[in-house]
Amino acid sequence: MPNMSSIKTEQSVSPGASGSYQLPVNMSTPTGRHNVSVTNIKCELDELPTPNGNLVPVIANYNNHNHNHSNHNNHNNHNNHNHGLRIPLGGGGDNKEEDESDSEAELANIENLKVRRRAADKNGPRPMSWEGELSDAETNGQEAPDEELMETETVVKSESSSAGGVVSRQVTAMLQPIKTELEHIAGEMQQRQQQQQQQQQQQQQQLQQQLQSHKQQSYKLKLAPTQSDPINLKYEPASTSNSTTSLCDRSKSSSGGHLPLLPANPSPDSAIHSVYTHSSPSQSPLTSRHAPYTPSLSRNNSDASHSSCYSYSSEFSPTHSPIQARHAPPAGSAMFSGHANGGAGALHHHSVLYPPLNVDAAAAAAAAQEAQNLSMDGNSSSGALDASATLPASPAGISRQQLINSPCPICGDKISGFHYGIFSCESCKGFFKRTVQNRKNYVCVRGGPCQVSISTRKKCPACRFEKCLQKGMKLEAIREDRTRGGRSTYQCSYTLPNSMLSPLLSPDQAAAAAAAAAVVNQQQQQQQQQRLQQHHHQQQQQQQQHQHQHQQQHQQQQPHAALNGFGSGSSSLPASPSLGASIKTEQTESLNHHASSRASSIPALLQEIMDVEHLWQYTDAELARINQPLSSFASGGSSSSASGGGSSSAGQHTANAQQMTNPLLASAGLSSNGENANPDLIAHLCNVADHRLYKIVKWCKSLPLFKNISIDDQICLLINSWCELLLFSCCFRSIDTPGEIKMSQGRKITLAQAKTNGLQACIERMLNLTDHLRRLRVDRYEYVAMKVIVLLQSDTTELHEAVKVRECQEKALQALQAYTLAHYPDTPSKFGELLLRIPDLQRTCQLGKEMLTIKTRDGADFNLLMELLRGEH
DNA sequence: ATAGCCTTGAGG
DNA sequence: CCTCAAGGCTAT
Repeated sequence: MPNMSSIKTEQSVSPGASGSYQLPVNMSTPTGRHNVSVTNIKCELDELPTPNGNLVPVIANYNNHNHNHSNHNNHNNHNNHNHGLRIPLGGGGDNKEEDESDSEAELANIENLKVRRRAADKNGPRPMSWEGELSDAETNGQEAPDEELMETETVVKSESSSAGGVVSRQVTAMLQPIKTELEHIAGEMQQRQQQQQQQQQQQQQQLQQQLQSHKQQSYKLKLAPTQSDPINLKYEPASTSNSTTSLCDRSKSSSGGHLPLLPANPSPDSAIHSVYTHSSPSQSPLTSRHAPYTPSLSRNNSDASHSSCYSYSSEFSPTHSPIQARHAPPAGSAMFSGHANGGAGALHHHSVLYPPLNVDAAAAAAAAQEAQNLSMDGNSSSGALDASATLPASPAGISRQQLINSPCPICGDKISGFHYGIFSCESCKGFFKRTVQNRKNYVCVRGGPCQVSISTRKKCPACRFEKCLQKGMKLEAIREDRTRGGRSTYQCSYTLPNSMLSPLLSPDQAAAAAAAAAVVNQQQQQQQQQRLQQHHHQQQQQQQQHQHQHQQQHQQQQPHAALNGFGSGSSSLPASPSLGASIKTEQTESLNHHASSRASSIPALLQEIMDVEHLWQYTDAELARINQPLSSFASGGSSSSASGGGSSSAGQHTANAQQMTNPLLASAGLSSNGENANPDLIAHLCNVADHRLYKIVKWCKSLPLFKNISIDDQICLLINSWCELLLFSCCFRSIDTPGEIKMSQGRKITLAQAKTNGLQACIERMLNLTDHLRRLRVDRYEYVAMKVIVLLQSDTTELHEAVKVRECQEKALQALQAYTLAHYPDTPSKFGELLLRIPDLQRTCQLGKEMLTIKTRDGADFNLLMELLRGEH
């Protein structure tokens, strides 16, 4: 239905049905513009509303995965130690690629972690947390990396499977191996070990605490805060107040239970800062909102501002369904885009964790964002808000007051505050709200961009709305459930006036910013186009549906609420995520059915899972940050660069090569390294370790199905499956490289190489599993679904609510089945075949653990394990 | 429909 | 208790 005109109806299309929200406003139509002046009609535009070049959505996505681009906007947060994040400008990319790059970074990080761990041990207990645990394992991994993984997992698994211990015990068990390794490695440090034990205990406690309340995290580690609330940290130099988002926290506070994983959004101020910083204000929008959980999905708990994040772009947000609907993007690129942008949480920590970037870089990044955000030519808005909040790194500290005093980027009226992602006036705020809530589809009579000013803003709502979007207003900021008060979490973009920006940057910085902005803009445009297309597609579907109804109902008009998304969407959102997912799925399927678009029939639950997939991966920015510190600290700066995301391409390093390049690794002696390690480096490593674990936990917590599972059970499930998850991700990542297993980005291991490490059997199984995945042509949706299914394996007696877990797993199974049947009707057995790989996976893990354990005893190097650990998790 | 003002409520 | 962003109310 190229013809939008036909579609246009006052009854705007309701996005809700499909789960994706329709943009209320102008859609671009291939056909061309239709100049129909009707309110509630769509305004068609030839082009998608592309964000202003100036508009840079500063989003707090950490997860942006696509950071393939080297543009990083790094930012420095001096105060917090948070260091600027790079803003991944890249658009969605292949996850695989991303993963790989991430992996490298991870590797580097891991290495660093090890060192740091050692050092930490010597120096004293380090903060414990889940991440810490993992990190420990990882850390150890270096020296006995493999061993760590293996042992840990083995222990854990066996226990869990045997129902041997409580979760805490399991955790302890996991830690224990690590301890052993450490001892082995740094035999001299018994004290350290003791400390570690204590730490482990503490970690357990912390883990629990984290799960229960993120705030507690802040004290754990200096890093901790970062993790939890990377964004906040960035924004708030003080860092003390970080709201760490522990997995559970937020959920509780907010609506009851969602998973909290998302970091709190920075306050607007923060957001602004973030801009400078590069981190985007918004939290991980996806997470939060998509997240599956929240009963009141619509409501974002964190402020946009809080959400800080690194942004990438707003693309993200828009992509998502507006109204906080979680659905994601359409298949294909859309899903990836999510990853790319995405993000949420993944990066957060990094900012804190990583040392500050170059000021220039940070400035450039900020500039880029700003540039994007620039909305009004001279005015604008956004910027740094509070002086207090101002990031140290921020080139200029534009005060919030200053921003508020500037004109509304949309109409030029007085800015009343930060609304829906940008600083705008009250009228535009209200206009945007009405338009979205009432699902208005305005159509520009002129068919072109009309001027929007105080005096003319009432004349063309279509163009006004379009401008709202262009300037960065986020559809997702509108609450589906219309909940009042509280904080929202969505990715925000702040607009910064060019005028304000330019003075802050040096010519070089400005140039860099411009380049970055160009990239971002391009990406944004692409994303926006995707969004619009998606929107358009939805509208078409809706239209069809609508017509269908008409036929059946005799001209009966669609109920406003029912068909027009908003109401229906919100109403359809069930308190329970799963329920919501199912409903959405039905809707989607229904739409698809009408539209006969099988391709778009992705179960809502599956899409939600996909939406949080980015949490698994490290973004280039993250990696870069992680590495960056190392380079600075380590004598061998090359190592960092090598491992850096940018260098990922170089990948293919062998473990040995890595050691060669990475001084940290090369220096095997924990004692030596640890002893001499720079305190900062150590801290950095600790942070990395924490970060890694945090990521995993975050991912789990962000999973739609995980929400209703008790914390204890969540922990139990994590402990039971993390090895499988890691291995599986490695195998999936290796689909394109027959005969090789990509342990991490760029690092591959062949069977022959594995023999030297004594891991031949394990690698062989992994290769076998990979071959199966390749044969089955497992796609990304199936992959993520399988991970969830593996995670939710309830074959442990330690689960308190095994039934519930089982039910959740069934939902995931159903989603996977529905997906495979819909997308691969020619191979109805695919679903079953996929599930048959799980036992293989489990056996492989078991074997791997055993081998690593043996290896460790033999004193073999654990690089392989490290690689595994580094993997995308 | 608009837009100014009020209420709400999470987070600090 | 304060901030502030989101929704609600209502005169225009």
